[in-house]
Amino acid sequence: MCAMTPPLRVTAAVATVLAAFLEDPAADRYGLDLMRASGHPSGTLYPILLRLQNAGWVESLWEDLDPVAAGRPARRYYRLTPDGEVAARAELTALQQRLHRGLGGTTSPQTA
Amino acid sequence: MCAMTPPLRVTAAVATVLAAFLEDPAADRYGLDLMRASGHPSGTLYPILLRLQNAGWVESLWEDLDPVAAGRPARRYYRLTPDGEVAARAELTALQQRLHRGLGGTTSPQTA
DNA sequence: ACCTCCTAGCTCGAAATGCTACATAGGGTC
DNA sequence: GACCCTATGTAGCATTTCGAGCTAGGAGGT
Repeated sequence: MCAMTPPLRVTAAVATVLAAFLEDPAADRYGLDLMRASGHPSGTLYPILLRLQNAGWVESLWEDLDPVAAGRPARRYYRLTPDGEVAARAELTALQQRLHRGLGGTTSPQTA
Repeated sequence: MCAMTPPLRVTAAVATVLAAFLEDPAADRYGLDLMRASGHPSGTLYPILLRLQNAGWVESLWEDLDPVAAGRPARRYYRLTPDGEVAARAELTALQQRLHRGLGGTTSPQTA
């Protein structure tokens, strides 16, 4: 197995895409769907999806659909690989904990 | 004044620096200290501190110290401004909630 | 005397990342 | 034909990241 973790930088943008995937790891997602869920424009999202695929975290397959009959273009579905799901969860948890330290306990001068 | 929110991109790296500041908003932090707390190398951290200062989120002052007597160079202390503290907390909370959606419920395998 | 390591701050340049605008292509509406 | 909708993706520029280096003084080794 040797789940290699290639030099993939989990930046804020990448993290939100991973978070969208993890909302429902079993579900197939497609580009427009992920654009709405993550809030990124296509020019940000698609390069991220490419990197995610190169890293082996995500795999993709084309929808088997007749565009004429369906009245819309075929979608390309993206899905987390098993490795990708584990890695994504680990990275997001780590990032969140790093942020949590700042928002944790110590402070209080807020209404909450 | 009117706390303007200038085009400062709160990336993952910036967020971890802000989190380091918010760990103890009253404390003065210096470069090496923040490098260790945030995990970023100097070439990442100092440009971020510059941007944070330009945005008015952070202010800095030189330690008044005689380097010869103290046996170490003087430090430059950085501190969140009141505006910066509010903005930092808001941005970090927003980012965290965006990530939280993906990790909802499922996570638990942490020792802490 | 020289070399190396430590604290402390900061700059430089290449590469990675992000984002606006655009391109493609079919269907529906006016 | 002109325009919007779904749907995927590219091009080029600006910003961000990070390894490497630089300055400078003190401590300690050989």
